Amino acid sequence: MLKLTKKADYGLMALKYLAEHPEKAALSAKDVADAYGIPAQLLAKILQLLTKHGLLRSHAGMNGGYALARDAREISAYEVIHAIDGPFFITSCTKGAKNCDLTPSCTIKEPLARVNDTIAGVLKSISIQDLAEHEQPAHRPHAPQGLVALTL
Amino acid sequence: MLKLTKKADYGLMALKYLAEHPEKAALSAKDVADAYGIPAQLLAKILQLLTKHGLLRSHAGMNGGYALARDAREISAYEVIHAIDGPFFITSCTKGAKNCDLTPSCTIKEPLARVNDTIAGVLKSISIQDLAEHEQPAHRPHAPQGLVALTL
DNA sequence: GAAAACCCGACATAAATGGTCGTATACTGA
DNA sequence: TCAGTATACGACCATTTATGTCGGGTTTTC
Repeated sequence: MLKLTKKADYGLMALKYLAEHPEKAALSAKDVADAYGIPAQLLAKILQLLTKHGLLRSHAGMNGGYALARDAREISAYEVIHAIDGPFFITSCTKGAKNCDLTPSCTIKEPLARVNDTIAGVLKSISIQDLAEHEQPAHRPHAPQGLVALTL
Repeated sequence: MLKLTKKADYGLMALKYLAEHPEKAALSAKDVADAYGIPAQLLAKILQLLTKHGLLRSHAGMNGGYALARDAREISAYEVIHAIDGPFFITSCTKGAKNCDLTPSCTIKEPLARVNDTIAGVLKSISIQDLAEHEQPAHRPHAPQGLVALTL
């Protein structure tokens, strides 16, 4: 159904939350989980994943927790999703692997691979910062920096 | 993981196959299934779904089978996927339903809804015809008719 | 050294997906 | 009119994937 997993959702929400509280040096997994009513242990694992992928910095001990490893503007939704759910492909069989077993099936994949690239491009153009300031008006005033053109 | 289900894949493949054989008045589910090595009964159900949604026309009896209800150019990948997998949303909680239960969660969904629209737009711009003529060179000669511009 | 945190693998449960079976119904042509 | 071909549809099962939990271990601070 082409939807994000809850884990990815949680991850994005957590990063957004961190971006919204820059005054705190670090927030614990529990803090964030409580703020959103997310299962704490599950979120913990997700944050650990994000840490391993270099999107977060962790610190143990009292008053420890997690903080963004980079500026919120420099972390894309794509990175988050990729870190949590792994590489995604819109088609089940993509070149690279030895899928599409015997049958000469999937003559479909080629055009859809471009769709895939497009989606990836869009997600890369969205930063955590964008998520944090979600009250922005529908019309962007200055420049279409996030503009993506695709010809398929 | 943001990927198409096999059913949707099968559906697209089948429509593509039908588009490639306009000389036949109709092809049976079995014909298509055999051509690609897809489980016949499963494909049958998929084609029935597509028929119910008006993308195919079916005909029982000998020499019966399925045929495109419209020109291959007039059927979008979006319609196919939508018919098979139902409406998709990139976020688990989307406005409309009473999701996002109690918690004030998902402040995420608003920006991602635009991603969703983008993806839908791209899929709508791809026709079965496009899939059928997948041997097209990478560079489109005349005009960017399938161009989609998005500013997020 | 106790408390607060992160770290991590194993497990349990739940839901979606993929696929099968059986049967009913519709159409065709000999 | 009957046999064969095909769609239509619902129920069911198997497998995988997603979600969530548990328990023990390590780091850091006070």
